[in-house]
Amino acid sequence: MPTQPPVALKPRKTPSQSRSRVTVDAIFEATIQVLLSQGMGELTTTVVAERAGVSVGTMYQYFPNKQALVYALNERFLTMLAERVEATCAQMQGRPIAEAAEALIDTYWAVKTERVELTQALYRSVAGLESDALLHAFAARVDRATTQMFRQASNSPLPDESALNLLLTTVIYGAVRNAFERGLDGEEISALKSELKAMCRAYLTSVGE
Amino acid sequence: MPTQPPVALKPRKTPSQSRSRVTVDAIFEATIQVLLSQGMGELTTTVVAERAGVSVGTMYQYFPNKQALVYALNERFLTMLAERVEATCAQMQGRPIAEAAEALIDTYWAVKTERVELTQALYRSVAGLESDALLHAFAARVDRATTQMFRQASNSPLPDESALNLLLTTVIYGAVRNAFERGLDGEEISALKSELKAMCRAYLTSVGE
Amino acid sequence: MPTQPPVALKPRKTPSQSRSRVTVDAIFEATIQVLLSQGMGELTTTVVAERAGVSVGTMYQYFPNKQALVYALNERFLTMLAERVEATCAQMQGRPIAEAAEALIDTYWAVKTERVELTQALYRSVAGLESDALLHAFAARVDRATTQMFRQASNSPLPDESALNLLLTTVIYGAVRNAFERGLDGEEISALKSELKAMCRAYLTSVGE
Amino acid sequence: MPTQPPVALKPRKTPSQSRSRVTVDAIFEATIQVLLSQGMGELTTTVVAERAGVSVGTMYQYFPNKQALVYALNERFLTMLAERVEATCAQMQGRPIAEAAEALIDTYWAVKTERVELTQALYRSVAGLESDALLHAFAARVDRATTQMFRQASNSPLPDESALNLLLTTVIYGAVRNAFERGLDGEEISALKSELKAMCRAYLTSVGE
DNA sequence: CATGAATGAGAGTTCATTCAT
DNA sequence: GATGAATGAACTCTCATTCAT
Repeated sequence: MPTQPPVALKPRKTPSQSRSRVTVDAIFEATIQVLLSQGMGELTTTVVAERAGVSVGTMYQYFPNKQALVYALNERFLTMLAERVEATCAQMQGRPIAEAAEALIDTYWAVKTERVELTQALYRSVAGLESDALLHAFAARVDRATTQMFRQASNSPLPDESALNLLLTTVIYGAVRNAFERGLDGEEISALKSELKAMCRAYLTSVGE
Repeated sequence: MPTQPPVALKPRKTPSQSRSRVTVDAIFEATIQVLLSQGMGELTTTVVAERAGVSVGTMYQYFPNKQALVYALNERFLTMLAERVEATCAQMQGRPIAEAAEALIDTYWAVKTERVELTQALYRSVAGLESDALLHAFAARVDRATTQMFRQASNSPLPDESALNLLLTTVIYGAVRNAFERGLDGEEISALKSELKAMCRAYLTSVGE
Repeated sequence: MPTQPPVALKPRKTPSQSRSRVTVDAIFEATIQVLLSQGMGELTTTVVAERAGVSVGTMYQYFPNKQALVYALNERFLTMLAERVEATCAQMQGRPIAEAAEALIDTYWAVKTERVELTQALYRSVAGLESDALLHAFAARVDRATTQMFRQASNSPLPDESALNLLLTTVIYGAVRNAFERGLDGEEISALKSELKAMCRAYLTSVGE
Repeated sequence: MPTQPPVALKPRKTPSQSRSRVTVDAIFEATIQVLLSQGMGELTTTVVAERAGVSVGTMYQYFPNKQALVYALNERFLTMLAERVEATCAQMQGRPIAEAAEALIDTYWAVKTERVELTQALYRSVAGLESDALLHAFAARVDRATTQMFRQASNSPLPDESALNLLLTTVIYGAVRNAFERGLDGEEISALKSELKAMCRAYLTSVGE
């Protein structure tokens, strides 16, 4: 159970009714738009509400404050990301470990590629938040999935799978993020991706014998 | 030539006189303290000036606006980091490439370790800024140094050194950053560091033969 | 004829049907609860409606606006108070004037004692209202009763009964209110009560000879 | 030492410099004007600042929030009132007790008469505040002065002076307040004043023998 | 040059009231 | 009639920036 953030950061009510769902989605979408076109500095409640076609009051019906909105948006994104990672892990169950690692790289890379600016913007938006709890919870969830994938790989590796998992995920997440933060062109970036895979393979081969 | 940021972000004058130097340093130090103890949200000009023992007016003598202060602080840090990387590169000139990579890891790791919270705080402070220019300039400078180091290594590698440099730096910077963002304990983190080195070594071996 | 308050302050309809009666009572009760536990600042329509177990819309069926609700609550309380004073006056008809005064003190004191916090809260709630009309109407009604009581006392007093009534009521209402506004303990307060009676008696004796 | 109110209610800095003094006075005066002409409901920070000829920001330089402003205004008034009562008490030192009581009535009556609407407005303004501490501190201060005056009267009274003080002050403060809350004309009100004095005299005579 | 009181645009947030369902 | 989501005007408060002293 992650520690509660100091101010309320979760939606006031679960958006279950279809009416609410639409409204909440519109607010999320508006937030993303503003985040992309203007940045965190220009993300004001008024602007978001306007963009979403609702009143500020309505926004506050669903989010107790501005922070909570940004927090929820990040949560939504991280949940999606976690689900995709989990799907990959399920699919790669029992396959050779190098292939598993490569699949993990592909998944992360794909998410980044799909919405480069958005992931960038979200990284920035979360910087001003009390978001450690959220990020740690996400990390824990994803780690659980990948650790299990690596443990149950066909060519079971070293005794300490959790250390292996830590290394691979740290390298993969870090490298992918860093790769996209540089403004590389298509060719460079795809070359980089293959080499990253090669590096993981090389390492796994070296420890696997 | 990096695009100019929309508002002036550089100090109005080079702090050459010793009086100014002291003042500017006090302001930087105060900014760091506030950033560490309160976070970016509480970083107000009044608070910084107070902490630095100067008046707001004086602060504006040296920094045209608040952004410029944060920008300059980051610039100062990145310059220091670049210098240390350059020093490492100079020192590793002509050594085997794997050793060079390890030295790069050690340098980055050392900087992070010395001031974990500060680097974290600076990452956050820069998130709200038009700082792409700064970061790209820094990346270019550091890349120049490392590329040269790798090119002139005793066991000169592949034809495309710049691709090799890209891979190694992306992996190293990304992984180091990611490693410190998780709240790992001393043992985990030092194990991680050796494995990261091992991974680089394994890769270089695999492509070097 | 008291001046009309600027916005409608009376319930839209007399709550004659038993259904309505129950609803209105629930709303009143909820208002009192909120007033006591949270104070006037937290008395919002949403909170009251929730506490009363009805929707805001329903509340607006019975009270055209928030002011009207508070106004009506005060009116209800003042009516009750007036009725008790009138009962006392009827009962004291023809008795010696000093006894009448003492009975008046007892009645006021009793009402205050029964619901100290409520009377206090009501005083506060009425402070932000255009309530002069209400309070004057109440004063006039009560004055009518007491004046008559004093006039028809067995030992009829001075020629100017209305001046006598003014003095006695002013002193009694003022003193009782002031007494309860200080946070006195049981002993002090009951001693104060007897002395207040003694004072009235002394005065009446002095003018009655 | 009175309990601290939950939110800061005292001015941020003592207005000692003459520049500040002027500003603070302008703000107080503006607050009074708004209170008198519009009432507590219309007392907004913007309106007060405008009326005072300063910016909102300046207001917040001297008062941490709106409550604090109203609180300080009441404090200022009560301090003045306390000083006048203390002056009266000093002057009446050693005089017969009935005269002392009459002087107390005169003092209170004078203050009320001088600024009827203001005292009314202040009563209302304080109703929405966490002002118990302030009022109790004021009551204690004034009680100290009057108790001493009664104790050292030439015709020293009953053994329990503090009970006597309680009765007299409760009756006087309560009655005076109540008298002015009714909208009496000049004749009625001066007649009432003499009778109030007469009543105190009668009581003191009755217990003094 | 240094100071820091003054500024005021603009941010986040609340809540009485309405009206489509 | 009852509901409660939606509204948006209005409020309090902040803080980067200026400029008279």
